[in-house]
Amino acid sequence: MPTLHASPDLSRLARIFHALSDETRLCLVAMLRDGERCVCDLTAALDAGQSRLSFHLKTLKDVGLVQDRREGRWAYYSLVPGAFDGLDDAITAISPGSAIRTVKARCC
Amino acid sequence: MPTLHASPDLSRLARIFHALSDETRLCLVAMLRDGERCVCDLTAALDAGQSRLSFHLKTLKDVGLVQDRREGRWAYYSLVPGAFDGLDDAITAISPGSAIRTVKARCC
DNA sequence: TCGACCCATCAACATTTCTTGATCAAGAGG
DNA sequence: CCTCTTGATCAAGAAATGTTGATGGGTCGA
Repeated sequence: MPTLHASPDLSRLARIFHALSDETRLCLVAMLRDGERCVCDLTAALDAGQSRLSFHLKTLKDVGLVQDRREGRWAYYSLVPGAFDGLDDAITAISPGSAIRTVKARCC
Repeated sequence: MPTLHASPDLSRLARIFHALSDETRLCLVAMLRDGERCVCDLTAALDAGQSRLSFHLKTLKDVGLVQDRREGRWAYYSLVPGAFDGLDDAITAISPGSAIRTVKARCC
């Protein structure tokens, strides 16, 4: 079982969760789940300003959840395949595991 | 396999991720994983102002990740047992699943 | 070469979130 | 009662985040 402190860093984990803490970005991730998309597709689908999506895509990219690929004048974004696996483990690590201790700690 | 749109709401998911997007709050969750703790324990362990922790605990409580129990003048906090399960599913739902479509969408 | 197009980046502003110190309510005990 | 303790809440300020419109760079077709 993965332990919390074996994870790279609480700070890194926090930054990943932050990237997922916005509804627009979750929509983006949801769309990208169907495969690679160019920015213009995403802006059309979400009816959002181009500059706004660019900002959110950068946020997702900065924490390594999505990647981009330039082709001509288009930029195609896609999910980074392994990126969510570690996240899954992290969730497991912070969940009240099956080996939950029912210790009622004495206070103060 | 859970689907993204079957999940309660993207907005709710975003709020849960937001609750986990802070290092202090992740520390709290990590500590609570060992069992129930009173606030004074947590403030001592994290060396944080009482008002600050109260704020972060409320943030976690508001999205249903932790719960509190009053006993005399103490407040004991603990993780909500099932709260992380749905989160696990949500991650799975937004991950590039095993059935990933390698569709290269035509652009624009 | 020119203009249209896609997209990143920037500056300015609005909004949200976090921190700090003060105050307040309630329980415990003298 | 009175006082001390725990912890929630509030107000004010600081900091981070998101939004919008403008600008600029690279690519493509005419």
